[in-house]
Amino acid sequence: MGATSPSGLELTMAVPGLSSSSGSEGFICNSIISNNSGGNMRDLDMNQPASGGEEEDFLMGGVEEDEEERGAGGPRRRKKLRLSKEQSRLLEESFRLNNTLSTKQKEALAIKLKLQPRQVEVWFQNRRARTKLKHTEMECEYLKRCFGSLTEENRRLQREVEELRAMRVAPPTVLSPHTRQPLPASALTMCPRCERVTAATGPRITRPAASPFDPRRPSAAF
DNA sequence: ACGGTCAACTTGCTGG
DNA sequence: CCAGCAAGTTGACCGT
Repeated sequence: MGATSPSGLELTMAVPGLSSSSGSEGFICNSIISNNSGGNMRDLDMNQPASGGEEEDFLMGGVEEDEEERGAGGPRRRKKLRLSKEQSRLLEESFRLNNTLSTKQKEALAIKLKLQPRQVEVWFQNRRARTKLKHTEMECEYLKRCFGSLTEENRRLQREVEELRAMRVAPPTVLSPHTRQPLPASALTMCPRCERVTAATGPRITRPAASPFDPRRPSAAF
């Protein structure tokens, strides 16, 4: 794992692609921070080749401390990579165009971003997961609001039922708008909104609007 | 100190 | 069998 890539990448981050599925062999240099002035990761873009001759110095230091931090045969701590603004921007851009990548696209993007294809793959996997989570949270909020308004509606209707029960009145007589004669009970229907008896020719029962997150909802509605 | 974020990892499943 | 994915987890880093 001491080999240097053209970009110096392998020395500054884990390369899971080379670690096989065992996972425990993919961790490498941990010590960039301690070798970097101030020890602040934010100051260092781990994926950009350092300008001038600085790159080699900082890479060499990393290898040494890696030995130190990795206990005797124990698990190695991985260093968290922070993608640069530009890398994030390009990843987001390609995600917007396509939220999955073919092998070719992945490799091309990796070269463009000076990352390992595995890192691009992981980024897309995590990005899809974040998108789904966000979507789920939005749906949860929507359903909560639905629940709130339906609860309120239910309370209101129950109050109305109680009021009507208290009044103990006979069902109202509804006249036909055409003949002005009383309609038979079978011709009557209940208005779902106000629960007042109307003629069957009255307003139709309307269903609540579909959730904007309902997968059955036509996509054109978006 | 602690919680949030997110890159990287493991595990299990599926399609080719 | 293998590659690719989703889901879940881990752990480094950061802001408060």
